Amino acid sequence: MSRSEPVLSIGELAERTGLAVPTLRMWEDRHGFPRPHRLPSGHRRYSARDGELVAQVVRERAAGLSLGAAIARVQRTADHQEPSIFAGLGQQWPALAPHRLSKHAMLAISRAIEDECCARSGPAVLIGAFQRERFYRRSERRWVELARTADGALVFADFPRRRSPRGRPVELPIPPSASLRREWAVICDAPRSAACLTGWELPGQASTPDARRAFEARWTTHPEMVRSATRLALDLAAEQSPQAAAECAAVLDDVPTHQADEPERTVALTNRIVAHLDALSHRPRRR
Amino acid sequence: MSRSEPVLSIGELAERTGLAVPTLRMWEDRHGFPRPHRLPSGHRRYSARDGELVAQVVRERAAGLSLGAAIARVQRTADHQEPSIFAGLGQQWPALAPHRLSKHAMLAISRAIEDECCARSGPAVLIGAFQRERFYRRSERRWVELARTADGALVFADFPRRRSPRGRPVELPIPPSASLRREWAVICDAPRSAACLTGWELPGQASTPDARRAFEARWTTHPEMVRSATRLALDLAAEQSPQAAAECAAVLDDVPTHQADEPERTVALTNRIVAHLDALSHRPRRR
DNA sequence: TTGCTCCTCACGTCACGTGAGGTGGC
DNA sequence: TTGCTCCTCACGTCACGTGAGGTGGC
Repeated sequence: MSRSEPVLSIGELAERTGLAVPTLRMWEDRHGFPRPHRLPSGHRRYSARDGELVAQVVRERAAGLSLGAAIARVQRTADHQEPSIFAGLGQQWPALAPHRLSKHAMLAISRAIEDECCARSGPAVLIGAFQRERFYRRSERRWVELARTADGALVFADFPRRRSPRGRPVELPIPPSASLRREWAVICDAPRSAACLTGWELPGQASTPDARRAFEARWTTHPEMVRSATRLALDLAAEQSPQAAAECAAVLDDVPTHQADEPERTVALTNRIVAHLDALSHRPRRR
Repeated sequence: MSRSEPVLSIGELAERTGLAVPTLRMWEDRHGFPRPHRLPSGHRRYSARDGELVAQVVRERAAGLSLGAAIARVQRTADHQEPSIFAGLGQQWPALAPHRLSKHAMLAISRAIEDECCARSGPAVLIGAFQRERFYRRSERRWVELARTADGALVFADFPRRRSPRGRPVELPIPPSASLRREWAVICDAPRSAACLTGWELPGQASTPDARRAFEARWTTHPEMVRSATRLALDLAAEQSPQAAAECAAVLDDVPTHQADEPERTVALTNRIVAHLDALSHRPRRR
């Protein structure tokens, strides 16, 4: 997990987390968290990661934990947080259970999220993780289309080098040892179109035919959960391209997450998923 | 999960849970929990299960939950608690992770717990779950020996009928549909000798040779966790024999759980396990 | 200069537990 | 009769947040 630069003032952190400025000072006084860098003048400066951890504490408190217990728990899990969107999402939202999905189901949900993202309006950040470059190349036309209207688009895969083609998704190589290399992710963080799917292939399927490979996955349309996935992905992106990650992070300030998730939106997404599954079952294709 | 009879006065419940009497009244006033039966005079009467749930709330509070959140969580999980020692233990103690163990390891740990139990002094409750009667018959001599010095000894298996042979473990049949039928359990609840092992066979091993069957198991020497296992088992026992369960429950009042778990005790148990594993690897035997 | 941030001191509210005080049933 | 239980009312403590009030840096 990257340690992002301390750039946020206490007022900016307060706005991002929904807390009052004196409350953040009080947490620091009484619990030593969050502990910001200090300018020579004494002014506090927080990192984006501090913001994620504070948001995590807010969630734990909403679940009924005392402030001290919430901070202790978040700091404990943050210490050994895996550099994985799938795993990190599970740590931050225990209620978001993993499901076993076929490759067909993964494809159908991915396409459905992309469709919804196309149909959206307003600011958007779009992130994909493709394991292999060739998987991305097969979907590239779609993604270029999506990136045209998004304010930030990033794609992870085993690219040979980093590229930032104008008007197209930024291509970020994944180090060979990174666990992100095993992950499949599609994240659309946009107002009223938020959705994400993350998962990884279950191990021990070397001899399984491609079409029947099984994945363990989490997916959701809950705006706050999607935001967590986005932040986790941007943390990973910052290791390759701090600038691209920062640009996307700036967009997020304009995408609210506090609105309630709308059931009819999930129904619409489900309908798209069903349609894609139906199509796939008639003419199977490889990702 | 059985609904045991409401027999405890508020003073008895307070002693069992370590709470003050006015605190229990306060919980009921402000949160509607625990809600006891009432005698015509108005006096409260609680069930043993109420005691378990209150103890569970105490644990959640120790983990940092507010009283209201702790009660809500315990009531939610209690509603769909599985009639299984293994599963119930996992619900009540999330930190007690399951491990995948070979049948050899299960046997070695079981034998080690039985050894420790033999070496103990003071009051003891002893419980076994054997899946098949023939597994129990193979160990019966050991268990009769153990039961001689224990104050309560119960054994679950697919017995044709319930028996209470004098000076021997009470034999409790498991209904064919019960999930307990798949479980393996050895519980020794005694001062300074507390230990338990519970597990079940992983499904889909019909074609696996007996010696290589794999189990998913939890085991511990933590006195409070062992007590939870005992209570879960006694709840299940009460369905077959309320009297035997009540007699064992009465013994537990004399077995303290508040003492710290002693590391050297776990080391001693581990040494026994290693010795048994070593012996098993030289002359494999069936349970 | 404006708005932000620094700090300290203090208060307000709420959750939670306990204690007093008088009563009737086990 | 003794100890337990009933109930109500009230208080005490602690966790947590907020507000005032005066200051200096962005």
